[in-house]
Amino acid sequence: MTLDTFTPKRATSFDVAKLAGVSQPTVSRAFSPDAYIATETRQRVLNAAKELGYKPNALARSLTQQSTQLIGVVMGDMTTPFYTYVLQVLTRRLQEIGRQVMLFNIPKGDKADEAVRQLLAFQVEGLVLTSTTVTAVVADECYQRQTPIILFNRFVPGVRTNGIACDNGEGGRLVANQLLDAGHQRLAFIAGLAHTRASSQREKGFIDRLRERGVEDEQVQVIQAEYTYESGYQATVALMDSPDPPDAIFCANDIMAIGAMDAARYGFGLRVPQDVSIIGFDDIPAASWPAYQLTTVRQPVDQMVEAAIAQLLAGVPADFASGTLSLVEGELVRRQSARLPDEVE
Amino acid sequence: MTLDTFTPKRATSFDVAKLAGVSQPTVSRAFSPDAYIATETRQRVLNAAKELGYKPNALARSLTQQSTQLIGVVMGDMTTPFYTYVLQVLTRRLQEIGRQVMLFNIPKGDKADEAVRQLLAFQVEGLVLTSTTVTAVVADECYQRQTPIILFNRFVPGVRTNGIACDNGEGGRLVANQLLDAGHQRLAFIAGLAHTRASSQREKGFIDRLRERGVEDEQVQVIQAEYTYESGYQATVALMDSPDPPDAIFCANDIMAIGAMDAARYGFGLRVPQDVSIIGFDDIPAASWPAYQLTTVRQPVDQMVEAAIAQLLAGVPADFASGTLSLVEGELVRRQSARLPDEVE
DNA sequence: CCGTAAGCTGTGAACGATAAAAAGTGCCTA
DNA sequence: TAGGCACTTTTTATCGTTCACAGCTTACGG
Repeated sequence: MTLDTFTPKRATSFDVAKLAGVSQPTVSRAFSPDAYIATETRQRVLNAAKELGYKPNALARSLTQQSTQLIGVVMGDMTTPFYTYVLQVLTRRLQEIGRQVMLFNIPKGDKADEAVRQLLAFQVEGLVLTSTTVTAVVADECYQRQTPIILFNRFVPGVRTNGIACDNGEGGRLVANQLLDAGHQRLAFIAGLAHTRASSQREKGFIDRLRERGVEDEQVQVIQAEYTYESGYQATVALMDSPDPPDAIFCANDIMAIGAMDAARYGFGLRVPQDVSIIGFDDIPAASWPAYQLTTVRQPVDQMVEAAIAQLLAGVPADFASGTLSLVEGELVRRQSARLPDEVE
Repeated sequence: MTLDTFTPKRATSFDVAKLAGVSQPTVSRAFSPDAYIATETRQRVLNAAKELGYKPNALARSLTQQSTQLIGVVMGDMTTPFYTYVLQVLTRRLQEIGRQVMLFNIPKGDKADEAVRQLLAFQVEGLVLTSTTVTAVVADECYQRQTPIILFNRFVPGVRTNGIACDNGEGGRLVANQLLDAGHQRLAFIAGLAHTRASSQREKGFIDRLRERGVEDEQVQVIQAEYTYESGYQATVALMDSPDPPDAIFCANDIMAIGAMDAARYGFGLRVPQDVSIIGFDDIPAASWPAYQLTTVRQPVDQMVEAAIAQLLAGVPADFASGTLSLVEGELVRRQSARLPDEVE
């Protein structure tokens, strides 16, 4: 079939109805799988539809059905490998359950408020925010419309949003154990963005466990960075230039850990892990590259996405007062960037 | 204001109209910036709207205005750093010009047909596909609805889709010149996915220039891989295990080049670039990490995105027969992974 | 031969907005 | 005092669907 006649307007169900010699709602029925319609009629309608290149208008359908199947996703940072992977898994899973994704990307550090408002206007049926948060005002707007809003890898207590996160505190404790078991004495933590809960929880778990096991405060340095390769590199330079450089560094994420390894090796000629052990968090693809072989705490992204989707589908309870945080356990992946306990013996 | 009364249905313009004591279209006017409405009335309406938590329904608006401001984006691979960056830049730019992004992610190697159909149902006003293509049938469906469809970094001649790409052939030639100028004799090319035009154009430009400058065919090896770190690593192992291993490798993208460097260094104890030069394509963030310092052909993503958006906005000409490919020039970024001409002297 | 229950299909009213046309205001001029 | 104009608002129609309901066939039992 050729497109000989130029169609200025796209075909609607009326056009199809006329061509098939039926009423317009019958066209609608032909496209709904379990509608009361004779197979012969349906076939005739579908043929007519094909001839005209007709496709039901999902917007109009959403309007009458009062359901859009749209999910809004707002990403703060999306070039970080970890979040890239999250976006991919999340998008795929949502597609599998018949949802469409509307994506927003906002500048680093910004609140998602404006993006969320725009998405609400499109009648999204749920929101997932990664590496960003919203103000209580916008969270309340979502609540009023009964639109669930889920913070992925974040959590803000007292606001009407649910959170999904890895058990960051436990992750920090695992790392502390690993480093102490390997006999490290002078430790450092490179923190991610200052205000993020994930970073401070990792730090807290790490430090708490160190203290529990008798490490003195002066044996531990903490330095602020911002989750990027460059900031990890810089922070490590600063640590190594300090009067008492550490022999083990725990970084709040893998990208910083990789920056740290490069700084140690290429900036100071150090060997990893012989001279300094480095541990990250996330387990991004580059962590397993031979150049790095990074020991890290793996975040179970698939499980976290599953949990997020479950919360989306669960909807918002009518008496939703303040959100809850669901934790998923991480796992310490031992590669070559940190000394193992037996190597110290 | 507290949410004392539980509202089962979200407020519509009727509710706001009633509360403000005006007619329903007046509410609509209050929300359109340049409508004929008394400032006092607008204020009253906006107050009422705020009280009810009213937001105009973008779906209903799209229906009457016959314009949705939606752009569909379909990504084949989105974990590759290059495409991640493309997605980020594209998303941001579209937001800046008031468009919304509907995102689809499809399994590697699949055609985007089904995704495009679903997006068309949502009345998207344009489509951008990266690392995937569509069949001619679906391209024609888009054409019939006058929906522009743009292949980013791909091109299929004879199908009604426009393409945007880096001048891959020229990129290949730049690399050939660089390697020959540095005195390399035994060359290799690690190809990306077999059927992709980008990879074969890079290969063609590379090989053509080598021949032009008198390199014999037996001096050049070509090996197939699939754009991933692992495949680049494997391909390099194969090359180095061959009877006549190359002293310079050009990889169809950066991730493979990084895999190649790791293979050369950690698999064979070779020094880069003293023992082997390695050049990539894309210029992803990791290319500039100290561990790699990869010489590569930078794809000008910002320009490419700009070109894609220009094509989206230009719309589809009524007599669109077969698409055109717009080329953007890449740039050779010289870092440390390939010998420089003067080093050979 | 008619009532009745299936089995389909058509009619009219939503859905929530915008666009165009019609209708009030108030004020000024002839 | 009527007519006209500038503003502003209401009325009516429309976008492309789906839903509830009414209505038309046909087949079958009584």
